[in-house]
Amino acid sequence: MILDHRLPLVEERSPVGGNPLATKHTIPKLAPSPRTSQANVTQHLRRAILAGHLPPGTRLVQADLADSLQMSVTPIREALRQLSSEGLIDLDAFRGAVVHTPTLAELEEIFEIRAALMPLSVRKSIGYITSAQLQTAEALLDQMEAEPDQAEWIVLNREFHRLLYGPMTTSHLHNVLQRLSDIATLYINLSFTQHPDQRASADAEHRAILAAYLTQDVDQATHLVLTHINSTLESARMVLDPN
Amino acid sequence: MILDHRLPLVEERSPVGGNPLATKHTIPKLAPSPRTSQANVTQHLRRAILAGHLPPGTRLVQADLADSLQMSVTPIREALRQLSSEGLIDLDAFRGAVVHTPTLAELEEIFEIRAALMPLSVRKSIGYITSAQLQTAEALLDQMEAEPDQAEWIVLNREFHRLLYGPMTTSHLHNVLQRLSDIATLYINLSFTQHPDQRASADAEHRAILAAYLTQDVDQATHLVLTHINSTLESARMVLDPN
DNA sequence: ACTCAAATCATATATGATATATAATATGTG
DNA sequence: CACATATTATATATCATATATGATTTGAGT
Repeated sequence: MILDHRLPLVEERSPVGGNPLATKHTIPKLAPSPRTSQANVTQHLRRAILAGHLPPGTRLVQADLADSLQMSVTPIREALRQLSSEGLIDLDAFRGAVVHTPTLAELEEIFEIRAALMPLSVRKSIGYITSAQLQTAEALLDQMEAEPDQAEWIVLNREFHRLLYGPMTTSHLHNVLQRLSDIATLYINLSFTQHPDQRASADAEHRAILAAYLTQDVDQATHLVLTHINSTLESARMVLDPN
Repeated sequence: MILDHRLPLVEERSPVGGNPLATKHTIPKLAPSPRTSQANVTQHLRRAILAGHLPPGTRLVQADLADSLQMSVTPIREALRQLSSEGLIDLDAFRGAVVHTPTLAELEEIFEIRAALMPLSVRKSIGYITSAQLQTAEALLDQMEAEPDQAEWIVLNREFHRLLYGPMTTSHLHNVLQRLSDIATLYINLSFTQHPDQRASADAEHRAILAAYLTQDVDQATHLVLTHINSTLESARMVLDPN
């Protein structure tokens, strides 16, 4: 059995529990929860992979997944296709799916791309983020610092960064950055396990970034985000290429 | 019937006919042609969409596709999932697939991202491109200028730009740029149909870019690529928002 | 007889086809 | 507007086929 977790696959709407201030005046975001099995499996597997429950190299056998998730292989296959397109798994014809193992060269390229896009991202988001979103982000940081479980921390971390992408839920820039960040996350688990102190530095960097967003200081925010990214890459280098 | 084209879906290995110089001393690249129906359909549909044979808004009905392509819906569905992930089609649950129609705002964002990544791309590719590849690229330009069919020109254009991405066949940077470029191509067809003179300017810009690559002038190449991208966006603005 | 490579075979798994059922959406009709 | 109908996607189940992988056997050369 690959996954211990039982159904339901459909999870809570908002990983943060929602912002009370926001929900007072707006409709509660209208169920972003997937309505198809395929979407459920995709989300479920993506989270399991990012959280480290399915570490790189894990084989994902269609029949086994269908068995543990109590459904037919059809939605499983389509979920795997989707995750493959996101770069989280490697899908070889007639050989099956394996959770992707990023190489150091790959990580370096990903961080180069992210670094090139970050100034754009900060510039396009910092002026449009609502104070409600920033409050949610701050609550997330509180939650993260108190979170004992590393897997859960990673989920919250993803949500924090997603918030900083701004109010545009659908944006190619956001999409690209999210995907690249997700692939990098494949490795973060390993890194954090070997160097637990990294989490504390990340927490501190998040605070600083949030502060820059609050004052809408684009240059400062950009600079902090870049160093944040860079420190992650540096720790990756230390683990993967300890010379 | 959606597609006039009959099988075989499996197409020629190299769209350019290969480089005789390269094949003399190396193994002929070992069949990159897809071996599964799903991969065949994906490639087939992607080309049909990019070439403009399936213009934006076209509905892609699974049963019809299965019928015209002489296969079951299973590989069709997975191909659609893949293309949806690439942003070429919109896939709504229980509603089906439609060839994506990019908005002007979307195109502007895509070109912003491409512009941000182009310096990186040029820098990482210009020093590593082989002279054989550049010769192939030049042959492509000859072919493009002589090509009467716009759809075919677009295929060749894609191949030309792919060549300039360098020898790294698998690279996240290349992948991201290719995807964004493909989405933009959805619109290029329309633009070219309304303003046929654009093709000539594009041809000229391609020549200049290639020249800069030949002399390995990074700054010049970057500058030319950016203006090339920008002229495409400008024409998009003229067609979509003719004020 | 021994070693190593090639061929063979069995198994696991993905891929593809088909049939059927259900659910959601779109469309037409009253 | 309500309702029935048609269309289509989604999901399940079952099966046949194709491919990859590993174990086993075979066989040639030493």
